[in-house]
Amino acid sequence: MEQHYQLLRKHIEEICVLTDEEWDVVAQRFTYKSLKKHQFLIQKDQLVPCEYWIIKGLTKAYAIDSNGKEHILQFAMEQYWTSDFNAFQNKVPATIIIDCIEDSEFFCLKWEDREYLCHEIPKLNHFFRIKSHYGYIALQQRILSLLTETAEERYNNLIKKMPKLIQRVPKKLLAAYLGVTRETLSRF
Amino acid sequence: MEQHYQLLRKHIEEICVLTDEEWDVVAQRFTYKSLKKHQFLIQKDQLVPCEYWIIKGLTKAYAIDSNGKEHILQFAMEQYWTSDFNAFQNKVPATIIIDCIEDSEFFCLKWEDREYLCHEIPKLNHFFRIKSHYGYIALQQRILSLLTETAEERYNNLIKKMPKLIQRVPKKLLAAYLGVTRETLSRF
DNA sequence: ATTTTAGTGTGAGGTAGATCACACTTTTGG
DNA sequence: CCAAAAGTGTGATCTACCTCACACTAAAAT
Repeated sequence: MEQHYQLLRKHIEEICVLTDEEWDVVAQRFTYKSLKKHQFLIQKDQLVPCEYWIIKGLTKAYAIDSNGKEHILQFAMEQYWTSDFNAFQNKVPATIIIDCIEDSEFFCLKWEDREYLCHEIPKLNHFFRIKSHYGYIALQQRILSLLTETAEERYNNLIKKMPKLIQRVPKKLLAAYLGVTRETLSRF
Repeated sequence: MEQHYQLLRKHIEEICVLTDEEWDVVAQRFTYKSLKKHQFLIQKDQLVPCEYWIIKGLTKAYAIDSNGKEHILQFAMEQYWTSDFNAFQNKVPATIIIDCIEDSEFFCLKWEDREYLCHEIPKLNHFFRIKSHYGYIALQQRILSLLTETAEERYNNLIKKMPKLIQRVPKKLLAAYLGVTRETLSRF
């Protein structure tokens, strides 16, 4: 477990270096959680108390449309943050679902604890601001890719950009992320 | 001009209330800029020194694909922030273009000044963190809408969600935002 | 005031990708 | 170890949306 905490510290310190005292305050606020493949991290219509940092494993965040089809918003693996950020931030019931593609372990941070840390440790406020900003930029890129590229181009770019992910995710889920059917993807 | 500053203060104070002293420090860091319709706020391949808060007017942020077609990432009007946030944050040349759909006025905030304010005034750090977070959530919604809805549904939802915007933007630009051709949009 | 230029509507035909159906393989769980 | 479930490939057909073409209107520009 201690080495998991060290990983999280390292992750945060890629953006801002903490003193040992600061780190102690931070580490105290995270709790550990472990789930098996297929178990839910977040279920629809439930409140979302935490955001989650992935120690190990792989999750998908998705919505189900009126025809029962799954559309994937995010794959998250080691060192990624995931949650229904809207539900988490605004304390409303979840509109997206997150479950585990592999057995997974998480560090969980409650909303109150995040706000406490941001308030007490300016560096953490900075950290989350920068993280949010990078997240925003990544989503902009994804929107542009949905607007400008064909499904096949999106698939090829995903392979280039996240080769490790491709190995771990069944193609039918990649299709649900790229916005095509699995049949179409299999013809590329 | 003074009333423009008051608007900006009010905008910031929707998230965190400032003392008069804090506001003085903040206001000093913004500069004023005005552009006519069709003029560029950000041009491709140029460095992006600022992010922009719109006092008055309307802009579009877009990319041009290999076929010369325009794809719109964001419309921004009064009280919105706009920039090529990737270029701005990482000090790399712009990959998107922003120009004015109407005559527009801006408050400009340089990267160094934003970091200065975030560092000196924790409330501003908080403000930008929350803003980024909301931005992230809005883009997630847009991705879901691109993945799950037909073009016609996206159009109808846009009309519901931003009726004021529709009045001010030619339909061919709405089409470029929704990811359809103007011909298809005109048949809905 | 009149000539460009930008915006819009609509027909005809083409295409990327969806849908449905079935066969086959791999993984999972008891 | 075997049955059930999940994942994958491929053919046949269908459709939402694209492309190209042209006509008309509204708004800028000189």
